Amino acid sequence: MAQTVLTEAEKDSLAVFTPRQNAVLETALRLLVEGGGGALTTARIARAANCSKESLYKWFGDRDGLLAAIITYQASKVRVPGTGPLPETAAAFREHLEQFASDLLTVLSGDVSLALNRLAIGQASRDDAHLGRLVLERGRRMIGQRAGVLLEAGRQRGFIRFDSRDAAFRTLYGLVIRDFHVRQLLGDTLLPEEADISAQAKSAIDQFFTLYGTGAETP
Amino acid sequence: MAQTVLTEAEKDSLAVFTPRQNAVLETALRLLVEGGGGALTTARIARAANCSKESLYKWFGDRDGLLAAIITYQASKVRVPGTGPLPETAAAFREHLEQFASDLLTVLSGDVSLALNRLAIGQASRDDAHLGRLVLERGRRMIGQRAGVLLEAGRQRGFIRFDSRDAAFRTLYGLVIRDFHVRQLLGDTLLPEEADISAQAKSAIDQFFTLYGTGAETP
DNA sequence: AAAAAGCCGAACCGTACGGTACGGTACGCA
DNA sequence: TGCGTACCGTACCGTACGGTTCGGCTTTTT
Repeated sequence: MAQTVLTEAEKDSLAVFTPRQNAVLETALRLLVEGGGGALTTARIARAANCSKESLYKWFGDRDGLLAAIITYQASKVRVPGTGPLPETAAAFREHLEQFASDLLTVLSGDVSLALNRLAIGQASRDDAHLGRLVLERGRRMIGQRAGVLLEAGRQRGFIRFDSRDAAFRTLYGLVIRDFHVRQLLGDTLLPEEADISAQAKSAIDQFFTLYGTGAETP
Repeated sequence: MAQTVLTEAEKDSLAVFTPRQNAVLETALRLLVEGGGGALTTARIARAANCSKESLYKWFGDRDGLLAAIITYQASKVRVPGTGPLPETAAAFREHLEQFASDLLTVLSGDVSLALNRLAIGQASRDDAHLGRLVLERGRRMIGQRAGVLLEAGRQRGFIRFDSRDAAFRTLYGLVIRDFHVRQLLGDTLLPEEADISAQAKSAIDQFFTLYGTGAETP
């Protein structure tokens, strides 16, 4: 048997479930988005995915295992975008930050993200918040990773200045997201101005540079 | 029958439910905090509150009405603190803002707030997000009201400058809360530095003044 | 005092869910 | 050809929940 070398990301995205199981999880995800957490019963999943409940329990153990598998599957689908060449100019760095903010707003307001977060939050009081920790771990990894690399690159090139990268990231997150996420989780409808994600991103990055800029970023 | 004059706030806080109903709702709130949304069944509430299910349905209609009543009851308990005399000096204004930020962090990380938000978010996909809108309306009113008065006072006295009071408030909210709220909703444990609420509040207000200050607030 | 109303505790009903068991079928393999 | 394995579809079971009904007790009203 040939031993192939896989990165961790590839192991995560390919080797966790069989294709058939992935198809079932995809169907479950669609059910979740369409009907909310209440629609995610084992019988409905089995019917919609053309599989048997027996197989569900054989593959995923119990309902909690199935929910965890759904989260893991969704995380394996999302690739971190735009981690390509790091910006070398101030303008490019600002552009990267705006793109990051825009991507973050887009992802968090997506149907799938909202449905999964609602599911995990709704069950956070049971199970020692098992699903919640899973969402945080899987969702935060790519966000924090990409933001960390970006912020560090900006600092080393003198575009921004900060003491704690973690604190700088949390400020960036707050400026970008504000109460956007929680309000959408609660089902609120957005203001017209909030629907313009790129404008929101640009405004937030402007404020971020006011707080953390060195002056080298405004020509 | 003597006609007494009540303010809207007094009507909200006193005249909505009878004392007996308030006691039942208080018990339901305790059950919710202790056991999460799943523990909030009609049978359990009736048993814990020493009342009958028949009374629950007579008073609140159905389960959704009961949940809505719990949210309304909790909102009626929370009084807006510190809306007393408006600050006349820059130092007092900064102090007021820090107190507001500290109160906001304290309230949002409280057991009751987290439990109610989890409940509303978990059901946001059903009922046209009825509970979610109720939480937003009842919870946002006092926060936005207090912050709006404070920001407007600061602007009129020249301590801060902004075009849109709404945008300024959302920025303030983002700087103070960051991902604090969502992470706690998901069951995350806070970092040691995040547990120091007053330090978090002070740091956030410093950043807020950097963005919106006029220079008149730093002597 | 009698009637009415409000309420409690418990029993009850229909439904829906999580989880299991069973018969039947397609496929890989010796 | 026969056997094992994996799977599907369905039926089934126990439980729990939302909601209703009923008998009996207490308080209020007339």
